[in-house]
Amino acid sequence: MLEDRRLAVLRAIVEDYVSTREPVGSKAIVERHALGVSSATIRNDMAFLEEEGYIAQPHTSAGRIPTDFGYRAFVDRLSGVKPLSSAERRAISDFLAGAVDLDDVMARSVRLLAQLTRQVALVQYPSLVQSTVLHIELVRLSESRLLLVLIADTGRVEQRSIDLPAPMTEDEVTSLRARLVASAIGERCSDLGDQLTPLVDAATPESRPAVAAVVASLIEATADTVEQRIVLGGTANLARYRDSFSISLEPVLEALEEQVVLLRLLGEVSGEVTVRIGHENPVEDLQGTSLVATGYSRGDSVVAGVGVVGPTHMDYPGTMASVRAVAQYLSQILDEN
Amino acid sequence: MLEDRRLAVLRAIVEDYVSTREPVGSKAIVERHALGVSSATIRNDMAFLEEEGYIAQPHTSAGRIPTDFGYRAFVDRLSGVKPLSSAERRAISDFLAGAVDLDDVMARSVRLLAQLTRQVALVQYPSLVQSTVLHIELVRLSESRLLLVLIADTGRVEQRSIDLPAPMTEDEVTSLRARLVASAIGERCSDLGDQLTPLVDAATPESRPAVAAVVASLIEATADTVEQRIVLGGTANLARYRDSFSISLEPVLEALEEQVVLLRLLGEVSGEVTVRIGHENPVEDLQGTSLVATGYSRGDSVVAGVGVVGPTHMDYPGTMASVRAVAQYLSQILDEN
DNA sequence: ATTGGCACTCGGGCAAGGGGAGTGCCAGTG
DNA sequence: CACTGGCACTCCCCTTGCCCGAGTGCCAAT
Repeated sequence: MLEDRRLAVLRAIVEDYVSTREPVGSKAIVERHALGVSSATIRNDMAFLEEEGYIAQPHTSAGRIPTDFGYRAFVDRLSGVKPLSSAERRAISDFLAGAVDLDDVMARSVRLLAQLTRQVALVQYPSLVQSTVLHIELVRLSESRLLLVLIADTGRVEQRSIDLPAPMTEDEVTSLRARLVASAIGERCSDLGDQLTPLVDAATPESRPAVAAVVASLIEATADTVEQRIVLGGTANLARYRDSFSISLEPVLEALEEQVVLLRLLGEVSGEVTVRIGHENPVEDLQGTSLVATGYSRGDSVVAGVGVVGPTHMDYPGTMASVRAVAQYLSQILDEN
Repeated sequence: MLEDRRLAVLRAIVEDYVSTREPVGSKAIVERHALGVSSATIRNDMAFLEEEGYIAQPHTSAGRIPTDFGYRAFVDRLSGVKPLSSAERRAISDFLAGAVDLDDVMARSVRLLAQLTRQVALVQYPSLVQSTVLHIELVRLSESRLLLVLIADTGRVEQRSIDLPAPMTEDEVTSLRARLVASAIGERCSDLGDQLTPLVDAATPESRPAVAAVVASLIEATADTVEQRIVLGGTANLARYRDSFSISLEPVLEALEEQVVLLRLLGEVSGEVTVRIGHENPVEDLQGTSLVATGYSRGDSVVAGVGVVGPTHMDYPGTMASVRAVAQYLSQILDEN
């Protein structure tokens, strides 16, 4: 009974603080939540919660606000994932249904997620490493320049232009294309290196440098350092939380513009919804924010991440629900192709 | 002499206000600029300039700040385009040289421009309408699904997946591809409609629906309503100007997230550097900001725009120089391909 | 264990006051 | 006639002081 009530107090503080953004006092809790005890009792519980590090006081005569640790307890022990309304579900599927290509799917998703959560949304393109090759095309731009186009089963299209060490004729290009297609189609992009090196070895001495250049370019395009792409949207929502971030939002915006940083954020997603609260965050400039992220998949393997960055005092259950729903729809769309 | 000095005073006010962001008083002008007259004379000139609408007083006992009209006069009559240092020029070419494909060029440009100007940068993808077709590829995803890939000479690659009305065999796809390639390569994307309708008419009755679907998709992909893409970067720089915008920066950020808005901004660029100051701006939410934009070209035709959005009290000469320089390098890169 | 009561603390809002920056005007000067 | 120095005036803004109230911690009582 005792432990239960203290948790209930913590929940009340988190919920009230999230909705009002003002420190929560003992009296306010008694008024807004039917706990059946007096404010004095709440005060005792609050003193305990503060001692344990769940909540803190901005200054002596103010109410309490949750600490990162308090939010963590809330997320782990007090909140489920709020189910979405059917209207929301329909909005999601309607919104994503009209997409014409992968770029469009990504752009729409990020926009949708930003709208649903009113926060900054991140969506990662399906990882090439997790994709298989659907098609490879070589286009001859000039005597000694080729355009290489790689199409993956996840819908990603990568292109590279290649300066050849020596001119190639149209026939040579056609022949090389056929060999590439034969060796690569259906293979995992991450296996391309192994699959294609035999081609270089088998090439005639004259054509070998050119083949090597093309294969190198192909491998470079699928190298996991380069191939990651993340789109973000809804940065305008940050401005609404201007004073929520301890300092200013400039470093936050800056961090969010760094692809590398975003990759670190979404790097280790799984099928579950992950929450990183405040200082739990690996990126220093984002330690005043929380991240809610999960992965979406094609077939059985997680191919990329999707998530949301917002103030630590966000509506975790609602945000988690939106993120999960968008990820599910993304998986569905990917599987349809 | 008289008119000259008044212009000099205006210039002094603009320059000082841009660098200090504080209202400029008559005394400050005498101290910082060698105009050879006393502060009383400056005051008379300022009264005149205020009457004519070039400058304004935030409140009675403050210095003056330039109005939009004043900035306009400054840009038109008082400032050239500041030449870039050779270090800056080298930085630009180094930065853009490493790009591996068009996406990369766009991403690097926007980042570069944001860094150079410390403002929000916009870069538009080369317009398909202004491009010619370099290659068309059809990939058979399944019996009744095709992936259409269009490669333009500007480096743009567009993709669409197509649900066929009836299954097609691999041979049929190959044949259709050949016909498309024959009719479309080298043509302007904007002419694709005219070029390809004969193909539909010439098709056998059985294959006609499929051919029509493919052609329609191709035309849709090059329709100028859809085909425009703009990337933006450096939004973090907005936060630095937080209090520069009359109200808050939320509406500004929101406006910048709207592709449609950005298109209106960059819609009518030419080879010249264009400046829109404050209320001259067509977009209401951006009337507290200025836009500095220009076009870049492939060959002789302007294919897209590039620009910068910032506070009205920006360093116009410097910004104009950076925008122009980036546009020049973009043109150069495009011509090399 | 819970409660009502009470003294205490401290932040924020409001008013008053002074300093200072900047102006407009005017009479005086080369 | 254009320019200058001087002067009175205005008004922003910073500082100071004050009060109010919300919220707390503690304690004695149940």
